[in-house]
Amino acid sequence: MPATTKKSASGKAQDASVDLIAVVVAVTDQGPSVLTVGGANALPSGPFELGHRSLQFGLRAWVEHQTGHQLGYIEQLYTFADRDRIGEQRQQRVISISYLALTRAEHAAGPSMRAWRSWYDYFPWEDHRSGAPPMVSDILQSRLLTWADEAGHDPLRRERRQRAAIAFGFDGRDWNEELVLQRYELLYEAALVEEATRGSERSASLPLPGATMIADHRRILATGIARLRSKIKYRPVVFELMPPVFTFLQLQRTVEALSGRLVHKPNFRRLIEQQELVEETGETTADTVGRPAKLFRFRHAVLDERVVAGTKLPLSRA
Amino acid sequence: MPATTKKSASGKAQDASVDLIAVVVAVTDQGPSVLTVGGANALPSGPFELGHRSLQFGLRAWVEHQTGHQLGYIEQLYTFADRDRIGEQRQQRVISISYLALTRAEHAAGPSMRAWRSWYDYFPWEDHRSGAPPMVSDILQSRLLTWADEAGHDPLRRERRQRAAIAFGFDGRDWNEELVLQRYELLYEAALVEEATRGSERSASLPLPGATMIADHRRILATGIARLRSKIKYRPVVFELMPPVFTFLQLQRTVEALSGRLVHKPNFRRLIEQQELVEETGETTADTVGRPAKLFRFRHAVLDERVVAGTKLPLSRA
DNA sequence: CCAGATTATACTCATTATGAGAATAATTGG
DNA sequence: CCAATTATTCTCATAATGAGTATAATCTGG
Repeated sequence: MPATTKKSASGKAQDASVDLIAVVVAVTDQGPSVLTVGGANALPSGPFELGHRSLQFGLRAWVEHQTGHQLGYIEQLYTFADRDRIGEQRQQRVISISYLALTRAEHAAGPSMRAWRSWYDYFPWEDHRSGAPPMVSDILQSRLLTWADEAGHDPLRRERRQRAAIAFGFDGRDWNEELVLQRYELLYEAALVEEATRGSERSASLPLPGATMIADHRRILATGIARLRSKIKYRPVVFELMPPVFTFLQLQRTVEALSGRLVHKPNFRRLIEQQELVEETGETTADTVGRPAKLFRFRHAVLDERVVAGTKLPLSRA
Repeated sequence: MPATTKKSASGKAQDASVDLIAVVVAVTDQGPSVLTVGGANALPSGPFELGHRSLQFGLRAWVEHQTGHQLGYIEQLYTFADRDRIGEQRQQRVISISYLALTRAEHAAGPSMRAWRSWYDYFPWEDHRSGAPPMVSDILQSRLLTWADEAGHDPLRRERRQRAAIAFGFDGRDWNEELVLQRYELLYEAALVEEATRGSERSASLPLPGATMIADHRRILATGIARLRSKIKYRPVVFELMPPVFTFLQLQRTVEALSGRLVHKPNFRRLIEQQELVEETGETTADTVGRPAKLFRFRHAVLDERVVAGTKLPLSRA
């Protein structure tokens, strides 16, 4: 066998248990939602087992088992090694492999425990669809400033302030919706989220608004949201979240729900149209009020025809 | 403990061994290079061990141990589970976690075995700096057509042709330098690379030009190249590969080496300048011929100031 | 059946980004 | 000084983007 598998003289090669964790996203009337278990404080997950044909199959099996939900689109997010578990007999590594899954929030006939929760329940500062949420300037800004000042003097203090300003758009900077993870990490570092002080005796400041999760699940969720917010811009993945037939406005609302920002309606239309991502069904909505909207479906064929982009998010000012 | 860690009734939770694999990239006079071991047919790798503080540390340790090379910038690429190994007593899973690392190809005082190899040795069809390589239209196109025709009739045959055309830019389509992995996978599927027929008794067609690697290392390399080609466009990672001080042309050549395409010199300059990614050192080159070029260094400060893009690759024709 | 109200869809316009090429500048080697 | 060579600066046409306005097709209440 090649050099690849040889063991170093000094090291002890140690087997690890492998955990699969899923960020399952759908967009419902409650907004952008994530599939949770255990009283909405955990993501579906479970160990990778011998019976699983592959990582993806293992993940699908666990999600279905725990939530009754079948997954469609899946992509890998990140792999990390937890710190060694303490309190167990043998030192044992745990490798966690996380995935992002996109689906529609229907057919729910499974076990209990599962629930769709808006991801803004966990990250209330991430929803800028009606402008920056008050809590950003009312709470976060001052708390982060305090944290920066704790750094004493200037090399570090300035740096902390700047990081906060970039991440949260302070001092007249633009809000960048993709920095979900950086923002969470900043709040974690500043001990403004509950999980940051969990294991230690470090004093937790008064908790920030926003639901928490077990272990590092909220961090994984942040990773998933960040990935999705980035990905919708260069790959047509939104359609994984749409029903087979939809109006432009519905599509737009979905993009807005995900990105947490509003987009400019005519420009959004132009963008989708000029890429020929959708085609008319011929039908129109028989809704309540206003001019009826044409119905469209995703042109799956584009995926075969060429390398396609998503939507560049033509943004609006508040 | 939460639902996360409970085991299913039926499954056998099975520990796995974890392998770390590195795609270490530098740009030398030989062009874009990858660090190899074992006679240039393997990537540096080794098991994740108890002594390793984290996945990244484990990776660094292995690369240093096998090649004497210290790593700087690292990012995770992908995690996959090998098929169960056959011929071993117990069924054992192997999880491989691959990383992309960027460095400069200097200080090499380490063990033997290591070597920098141009990545175009492994993927000769990927270098389009002097236009499409002859082998693309001379060899690949006809072989891929043959493979498409093997599919018999039309639903599948058409699809194969189209995939090949998109990936390799046949029929007057544009070459997309980011599709490294898709191209490799297509060639693998068509059994045009040696490793595709390794385990089976399936007849290998005459091998394509291009060096091979053990196991799936060439595939991992393709993943790394693809990631890097994509990433230089939206994050200023090229500078990880540059010496502390450099000219615009050197920077340009590096970008070209990585992307496998030529860029338009004045526009490239404009792009870098307007983003203020570099600053003059005040010095100029004392080279041989022509007007001396100003020397620049990367403005590390930009990373703190704002979210920065890379370079959008202002392309040239041929 | 008409006047708002309401939503959908189509245009227009200014500004910026991008791709391409030409022009000018500073060297070296005769 | 001239030709060759590389660096650097400009110009220009075209495309992409952000923003706003105008028109179209409905419904509701009078």
